[in-house]
Amino acid sequence: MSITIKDIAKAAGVSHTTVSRALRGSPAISDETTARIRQLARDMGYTPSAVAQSLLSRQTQTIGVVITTIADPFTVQIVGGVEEVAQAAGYSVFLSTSHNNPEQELVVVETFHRRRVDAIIVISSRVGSVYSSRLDQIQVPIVLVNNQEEGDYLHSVAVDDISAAQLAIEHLISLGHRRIGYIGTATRPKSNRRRLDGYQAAFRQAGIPFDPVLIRSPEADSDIERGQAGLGHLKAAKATAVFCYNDLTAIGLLMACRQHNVAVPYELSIVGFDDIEPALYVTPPLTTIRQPRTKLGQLATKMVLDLLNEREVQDQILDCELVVRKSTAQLPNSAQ
Amino acid sequence: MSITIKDIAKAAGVSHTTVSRALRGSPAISDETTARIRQLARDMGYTPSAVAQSLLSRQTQTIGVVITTIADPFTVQIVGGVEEVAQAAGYSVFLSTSHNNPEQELVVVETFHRRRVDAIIVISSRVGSVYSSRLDQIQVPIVLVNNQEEGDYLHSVAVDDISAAQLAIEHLISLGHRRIGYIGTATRPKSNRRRLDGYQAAFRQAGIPFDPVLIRSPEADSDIERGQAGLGHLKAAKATAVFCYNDLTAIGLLMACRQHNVAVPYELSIVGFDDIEPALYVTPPLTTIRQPRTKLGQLATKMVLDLLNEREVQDQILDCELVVRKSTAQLPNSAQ
DNA sequence: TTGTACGCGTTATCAA
DNA sequence: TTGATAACGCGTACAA
Repeated sequence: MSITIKDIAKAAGVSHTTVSRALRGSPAISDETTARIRQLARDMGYTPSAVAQSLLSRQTQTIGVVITTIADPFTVQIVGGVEEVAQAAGYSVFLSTSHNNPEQELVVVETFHRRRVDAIIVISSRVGSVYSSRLDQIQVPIVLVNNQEEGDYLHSVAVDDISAAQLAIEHLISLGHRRIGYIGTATRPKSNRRRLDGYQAAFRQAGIPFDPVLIRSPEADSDIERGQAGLGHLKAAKATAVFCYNDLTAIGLLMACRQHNVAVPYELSIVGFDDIEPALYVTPPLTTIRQPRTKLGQLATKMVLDLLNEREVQDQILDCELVVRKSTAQLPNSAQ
Repeated sequence: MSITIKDIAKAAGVSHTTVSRALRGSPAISDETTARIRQLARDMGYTPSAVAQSLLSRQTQTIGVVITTIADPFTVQIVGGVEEVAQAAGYSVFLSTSHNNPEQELVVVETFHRRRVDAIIVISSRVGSVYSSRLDQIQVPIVLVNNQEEGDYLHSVAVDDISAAQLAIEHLISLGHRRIGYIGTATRPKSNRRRLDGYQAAFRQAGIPFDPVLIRSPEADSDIERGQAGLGHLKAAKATAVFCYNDLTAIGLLMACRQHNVAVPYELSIVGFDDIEPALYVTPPLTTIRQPRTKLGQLATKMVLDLLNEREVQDQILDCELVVRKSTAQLPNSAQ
């Protein structure tokens, strides 16, 4: 049972209105009583109730963030960007997990609405456009980061998967590779397809035909296992390089290579995607595409704040960056 | 401006009291009107305001979690455990970062109090006992996870650093090592000291004297760099094995070894601490001490819930587990 | 310069 | 079975 302005009012022998005003520095209150009341508030350990303030102001200064799983270091980094900008703007963030379950994701959003968050940020959602219909009821700005669902939806911040993948493939082509495999995933259909689009675009632009047999999305329980499962097929298909949907997949592939004595990068070049921390620690360090994770979160939050201030916003598409490390090499016997 | 029970009341031609009761399934309301009102609520897209409910009930069904930085994959996993248990119990979690700054940490706690969170969980705090004094004012249960400050403080869940370190050293001793280095850190004084205590206890118990020159806490900006910085001294001191404060330090050491052509584990055995994900991907995979991260979070949250239900709680000390992988080996020329 | 009264959305108490 | 009213803690229009 916290102390309220009424308690202070009683102690000071004034009305609670005066206390409220003194605490907020209203010029209407004399300096003397203001000082006295503030001192009293400190002594009594008063902290204003954001709950009561919210009820009145109809704002909670609160942002809800939905992520699929906390196990994904990639997502977590985005949350870091969100929290940073939100905190600086005086907003607190609710963090909730959907466990990659679309139903649960909607439950979480519902809970956020019940708590009257001022805005919602959804990271790597698989629900996507469903929000459009729900949004008629929930009068809350929703920003999607790296949404995984096709279709138009509200506001979004995302990475340019297509040109990022192109970057990766162009790098491999420039190293002389022609038989370049791709290990994808069925769990994130949109970005998977777009990275594949970039893959194909790079081949087209280089005027090189590509062999569909080199494209695979093995079924497996995790990204790592998908990478491990991909090696056999790709070696049989005589791939000399592989572009992986993400770093975890690439790391799985790398582990399989070590197990089967396939030398990386000499026998097989590998490119990942994301640039998560382990990519740097692995042997050899992984050549990969770096996503601006923190920036994604920051931008999404800025967009949310703009939306709340009724400023114009525009969907954002961010560029990625190729990070060349040691898992890719010139194809032997290929002209420079 | 959301829909309220008054809006529904008007539409239904009843009082808002009736609506409230119907929605909550009060037996006092006839089935007919209950059904009619519920249908109306659905149609109008009504969601109750947790803010208003909180004001009345004096409970927010909310837990505030303070972490030092989101960059630490270790901490984040604990948050996962917290979120899981909290969500299941109908609580939402606020996540906030202190950026390893004690002042900021208190600001965050203050903000949580202002928001009237029902409880607070602080992970790897460096503030620690300061809470005792603040707690007189903040009438909120606070549970500390792996607190980094000496002294008594409220409620806590932590890992048994001493016996965990002993586990690591005993493993190395059993492999024949006698000159075992330790690379520590000054940034987390308490756990660092306790791991060092465990290190020394293991030597004592084995009846082997240890050489203080083997103990080092290099100054560096990050754990990784601390590991890298440690190699020179330890090789000069003729260490045949090294126990590192955490996995990142161990990985840094590993990277330095590769750079200077020190073969791991044949020339140098390395043991880490934490068992973060990259420990598995690194070459060679890291022998390490696994902290029950998710469980730490789960237990802290259960403790919080118990506290809220005025049940007895007891501080928890969890055991760690030795995970033997490939970065440790029998000392050459040592008897089995 | 300070106080009274009302409302934010909800639930609980009491009366009808 | 239903309704009027007060209360939770706070801010503000209006009155004094």
